[in-house]
Amino acid sequence: MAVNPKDDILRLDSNVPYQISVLSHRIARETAAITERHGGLNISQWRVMAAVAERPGRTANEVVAITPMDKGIVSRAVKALLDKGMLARKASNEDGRLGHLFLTARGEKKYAALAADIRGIEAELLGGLSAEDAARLRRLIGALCRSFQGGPQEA
Amino acid sequence: MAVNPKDDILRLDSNVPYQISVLSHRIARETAAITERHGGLNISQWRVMAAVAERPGRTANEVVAITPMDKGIVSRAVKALLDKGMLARKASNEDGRLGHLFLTARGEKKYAALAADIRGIEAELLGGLSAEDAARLRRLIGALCRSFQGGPQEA
DNA sequence: CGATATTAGTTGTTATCGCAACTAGATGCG
DNA sequence: CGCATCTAGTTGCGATAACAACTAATATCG
Repeated sequence: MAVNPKDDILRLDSNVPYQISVLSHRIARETAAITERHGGLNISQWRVMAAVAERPGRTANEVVAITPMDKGIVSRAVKALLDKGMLARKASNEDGRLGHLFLTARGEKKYAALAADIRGIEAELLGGLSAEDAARLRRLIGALCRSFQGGPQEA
Repeated sequence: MAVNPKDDILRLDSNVPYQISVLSHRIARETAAITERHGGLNISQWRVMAAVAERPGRTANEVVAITPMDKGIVSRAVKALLDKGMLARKASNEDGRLGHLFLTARGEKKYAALAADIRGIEAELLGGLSAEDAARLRRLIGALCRSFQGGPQEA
């Protein structure tokens, strides 16, 4: 009773969640191609770099909190980035469990190059829209991100 | 130079492709929970059922063409659905390679139940928007799906 | 007709994801 | 202190994904 009131067949191509999945899939493929090209990184690794660049000193757990990634995935991505010399970890003085993450000089450079290309995806994605529509989309997508946390409203 | 003209740090939380990935991830988790609850289906299997329900007689290859799924994934999903008795396959008379897919009675029933819950996700997703905004979003997402095919404009 | 190229679909391999078990440091409290 | 609890992060495992190699049926063209 939401979309096709009188039709019991769900049209995939006009179902918004499905359309978002399709877009996300295409975006992920393109993102993966870019990060792969830049030194064999994968998307998880790129996200960790981006999260750390945004706020240096973030811990793995903070990265988990702000991205759609699991603890395990972040842990492995951090390890790979340490190995590649993109990231450095500094144990907290107050709490030995926390590892604050920072981009190395090498990581900074890689990040800058990567970020430019990643921005290109957004430009490409929104390229077909008018400036007004792009602004509208930004507003609406932002609203969805804030309101929809998944999980059937529990409680 | 697209989003933060004077800032070389990319803000993940205002990057539209990233936001779409985040939403997609949440949607996928909720979809998976629903399909899992309905007889242990996974998302691929649900998508195949939906594609077949939409147009009975579709071949595996047609399903591949309209969904973000690989040949291999569709092949395995079809096999699982045949095993579960949700789907029937009828070889084409004209072309022995083609297998036309149909929902069985059991599949139809499962599909109807599933489709209702899946629609619920869209309702939940758009629930926080005004009717006007929901309509705008539909239009804009539809436009993106049509215009953005991923892959750096080749040719 | 017969060789070659295409296409539909299957299967195998490898990488990634999601989850849960686990380790280790920190905290709370008798 | 001593014990239970909590939290950060790691690791192992089963499911899923992407991609490539393969099979089988068809189409093309000499």
